[in-house]
Amino acid sequence: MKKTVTAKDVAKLAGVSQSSVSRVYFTGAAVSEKTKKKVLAAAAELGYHPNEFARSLITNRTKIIGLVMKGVQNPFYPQVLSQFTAEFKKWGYSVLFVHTNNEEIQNEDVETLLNYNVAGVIITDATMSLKVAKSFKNNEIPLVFFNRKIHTNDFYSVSCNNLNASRRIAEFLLAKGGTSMVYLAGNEQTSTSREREEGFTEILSDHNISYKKYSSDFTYEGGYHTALEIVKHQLPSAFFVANDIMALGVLDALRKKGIRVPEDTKVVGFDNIEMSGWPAYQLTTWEQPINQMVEKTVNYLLKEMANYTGMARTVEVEGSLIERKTT
Amino acid sequence: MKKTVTAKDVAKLAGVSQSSVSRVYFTGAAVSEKTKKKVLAAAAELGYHPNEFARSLITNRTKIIGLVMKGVQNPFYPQVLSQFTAEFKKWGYSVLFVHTNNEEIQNEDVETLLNYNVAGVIITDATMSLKVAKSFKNNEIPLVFFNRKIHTNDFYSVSCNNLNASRRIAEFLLAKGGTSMVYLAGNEQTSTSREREEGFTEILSDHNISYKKYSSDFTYEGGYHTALEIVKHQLPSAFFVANDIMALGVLDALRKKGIRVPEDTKVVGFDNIEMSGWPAYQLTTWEQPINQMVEKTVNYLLKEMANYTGMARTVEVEGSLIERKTT
DNA sequence: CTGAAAGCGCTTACAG
DNA sequence: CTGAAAGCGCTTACAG
Repeated sequence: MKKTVTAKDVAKLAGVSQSSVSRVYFTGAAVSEKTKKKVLAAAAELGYHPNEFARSLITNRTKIIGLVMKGVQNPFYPQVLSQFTAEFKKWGYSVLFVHTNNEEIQNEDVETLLNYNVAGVIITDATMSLKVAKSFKNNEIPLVFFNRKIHTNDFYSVSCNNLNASRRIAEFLLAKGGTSMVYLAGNEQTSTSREREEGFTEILSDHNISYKKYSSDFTYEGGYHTALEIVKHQLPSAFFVANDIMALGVLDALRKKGIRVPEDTKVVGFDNIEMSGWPAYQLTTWEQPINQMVEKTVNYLLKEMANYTGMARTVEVEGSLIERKTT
Repeated sequence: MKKTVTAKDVAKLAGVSQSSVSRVYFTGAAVSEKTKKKVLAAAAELGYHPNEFARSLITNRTKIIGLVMKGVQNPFYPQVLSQFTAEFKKWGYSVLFVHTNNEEIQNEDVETLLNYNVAGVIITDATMSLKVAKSFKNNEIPLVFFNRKIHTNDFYSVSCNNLNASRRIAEFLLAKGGTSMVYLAGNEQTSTSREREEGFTEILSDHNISYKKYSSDFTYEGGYHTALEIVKHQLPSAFFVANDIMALGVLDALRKKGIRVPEDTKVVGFDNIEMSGWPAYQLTTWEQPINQMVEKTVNYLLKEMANYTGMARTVEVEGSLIERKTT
């Protein structure tokens, strides 16, 4: 039998009421210094910790944020995870990590989030059906789509201004004198991949530059093998690759084929993950300002958790081009 | 006001008692098919989810595993995280992600774990003072040090057999005909780095091969800059680098200096992270069998959570050498 | 198999 | 500022 030390035990030892013990641990409650001292001494002696579950049960709110993530292989996401965790820690919130293997978040994961009555939810690179998203709305649990946009205007989303970023990438590549280009898509179901394509091809069309689209899956392997396929047929003057990890695969494929970058062709990625700056790659890319994106997400969630309104908005941050050696 | 749907609401609609509703959601309880049907229909209509907090309060056990992690930059750890999450999900456990920036787990994080009354704790690349570790013992919360050993025999730890692995790496390098070697340490406070050094240098000493030790910090940057420093003075016939991510830095530093691998010198890493197999690196390394390590950890935790004994053991798994192009 | 009731460890009006 | 008491949403003996 596990003997848990409760507020009652502490109260007994300290010679005060259980309510007073509770007040010591509840920020904002009124307790005298004297009582506080007695209670803390007794608590230290017994090794008391307020039970977060009992607390949550009575306040009907938790200090848990559900963070849903899929692509742990892409260094972008672990970084997002650690930044969220660090930021929420400042506010006393903990992160429940939900990992989906599937593209779409599974029912059992949704159950978990609902059962734990999480204070808020962040969806990163997974998708969520509108029906499921609505069930969070019904429970007044604020939800943010991070780095993904959603079709309807019913939810809050934070992402990079992909449209503008990819337009500027197209202009940048155009200025370098390209004549034929390739857009290498990630998972085409994602808004991320689609928007980056849209902005890029829009500018190219304006300038009558031919381009071809290939599809892959946002992974290194995908980038590598697709690039190998592509160069069998043609060598475009530049590749715009939907994210960095794929772009690294493209670079390695080109290197294997003896194709020099940036002399023979050019490559631009998206994300600015740490590895893109490594000497072996030196990838030109678009930096997503994770800090800002995290901050906007946390601020929204904090506000909604304090006072739920269900407010929806599509927030976009700009970011900037990081020019390195592949262009 | 948030209106939570409770078992009572469901009971009313279904025309049964609240206890019956409870029984439907508690696996193992006896309920008739008829009652179950009525309850599930009512629950679906109302959108009911059993409150995990109330449940935990009464059973005095949670389904939350605290996972403490520091080095999210090293791809080894995100992989560990996702494997643990996937494995525990099978058993109905969720993962509370605790990220420390500091080497040692901070007090507030310990508080969090204790407050949430987690069912078990996994410490990966962070350290934990014995005093703190004991407080988990006092609360009968099973604890595993993952990929780290602890000085005393009071705790369960799961790691690779670093001693044997590094001995075999030394022998392997010796067979390649090296005459002077370098061991590039990670954080020297870690058992991981120290053991890898010990096994490696033991064999070298036996064969009267000179070696030199340099210290770094288990990061890519650390490996890169330290290697640059090293080759200013000498070019050893081989580097044994305490983990892969540092070894990748070493390879990039050598490449920058025009030093050919494996012709001019050789490099061996440790972990076998995904990137080590990428064409740009093709690093020879020691594969840590994450699957086995995770499995042993989960099995132990599951057993202890069912029936706490406080059993301590140091478990080691073997792994194997992956020979690629850097040797 | 089912219901009424006690109780998990807290917070929070309510009096004083 | 403090204590006695109600109650959060469940599980679980206890009867029937």
